[in-house]
Amino acid sequence: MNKRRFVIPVRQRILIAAGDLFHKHGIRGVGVEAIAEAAHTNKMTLYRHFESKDELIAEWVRGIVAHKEEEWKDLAAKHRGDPEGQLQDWSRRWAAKLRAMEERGSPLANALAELPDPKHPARRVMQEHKLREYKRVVRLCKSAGFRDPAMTADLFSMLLEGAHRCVQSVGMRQIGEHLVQVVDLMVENNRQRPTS
Amino acid sequence: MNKRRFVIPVRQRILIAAGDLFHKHGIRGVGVEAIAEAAHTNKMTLYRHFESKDELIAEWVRGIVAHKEEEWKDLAAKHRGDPEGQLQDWSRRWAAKLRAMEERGSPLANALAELPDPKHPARRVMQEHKLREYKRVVRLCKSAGFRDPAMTADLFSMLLEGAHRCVQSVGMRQIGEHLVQVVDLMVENNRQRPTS
DNA sequence: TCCTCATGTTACCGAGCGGTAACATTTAAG
DNA sequence: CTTAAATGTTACCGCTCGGTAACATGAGGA
Repeated sequence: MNKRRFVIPVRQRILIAAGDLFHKHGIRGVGVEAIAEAAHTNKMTLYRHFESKDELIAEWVRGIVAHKEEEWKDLAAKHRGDPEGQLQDWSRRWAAKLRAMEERGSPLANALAELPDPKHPARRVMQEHKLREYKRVVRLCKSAGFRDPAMTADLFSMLLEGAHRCVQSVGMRQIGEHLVQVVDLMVENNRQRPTS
Repeated sequence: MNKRRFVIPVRQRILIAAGDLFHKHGIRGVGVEAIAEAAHTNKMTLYRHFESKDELIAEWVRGIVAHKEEEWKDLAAKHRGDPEGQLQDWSRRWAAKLRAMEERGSPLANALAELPDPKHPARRVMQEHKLREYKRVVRLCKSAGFRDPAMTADLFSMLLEGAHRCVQSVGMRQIGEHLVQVVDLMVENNRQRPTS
């Protein structure tokens, strides 16, 4: 059916190329023609797989979100019944990824900044994902038995989201290590009894 | 010299209108024509005051940065010789501004996402400002006598930057209050002696 | 009054954008 | 080999964009 000159099917190649260019030059800074070229195909084929550029963007975002949520499941499977362990491992994984964010930050954060229209198809996807993620953290904090789980969850969220931005604006330095340290401290202090 | 039909001079009107539209619709989502119109003038006059759209963007960013740094000076004057007080007051001011960030986030963060070109005139301005701000926090943490001031400073930075993003993606909730609480806790725990 | 200078007005340019039509080519399955 | 479907190719459309030229208008200072 397909040309078999490429191992990866067209649709996927387009998504990969689009993601790459979106992240490098910004969503609005990349034209569909450039995407098609980078995917070793052409504009027409692109529009046979995606009904518009906005839909392509949305599909790209869906991919990122799906990947992230899969990682959450991995985390849950690896530390079953150990919410503290999940949070700690989570911080370590993020810290490891920080270097890649140094240049252009988080794709999702950038997409949110570049798509001001609340009715954009990609917005719903991101909004819902962030909410799920937040609720997940709240649930973890609750089942870990933290006092004031609402605050602890907010703290976790702020730390994680903030880490990207700090890395992007003032460079790596030791932010990764400090992030891990702080999360470990939080878990430690909350595991025992109230310190404050 | 000028037409006196407007109280505010043209150049300033343009900057205000541009900032408003940039923040609402994104930098790349706004054309110079729309800016001129919103400023009750026209494209030609805009280009007599700013040599290009990129320079207008840079000038807008300079304004934001200048305003922020002035606020830092206010803070220093208000809590002279009291670095903890500065940090605490800082968190309170940010918390108060969070609601305004709920819809579109921080203008500077968005600008960073929308201007991938490292050579863009506005990038230097932001980069240098973020670095100054970071060093300022480090200095405050040191003069407050915090143990491990490098880590504490990173923690402050992550919290503040992260607060914007959390508010934007999952809504206000109590993030403002939680931010203030955490900063107060940090100051309290560090003021006395090591708790962990 | 006249002169100057900032501003307004209109029209235009070249380039790039997202998106489509029509047709040619390749590929794999029967 | 034939056929149907996916892909490639080219040319095009309408629109918007950043930016400029030329000229008109207006207001204040001398």
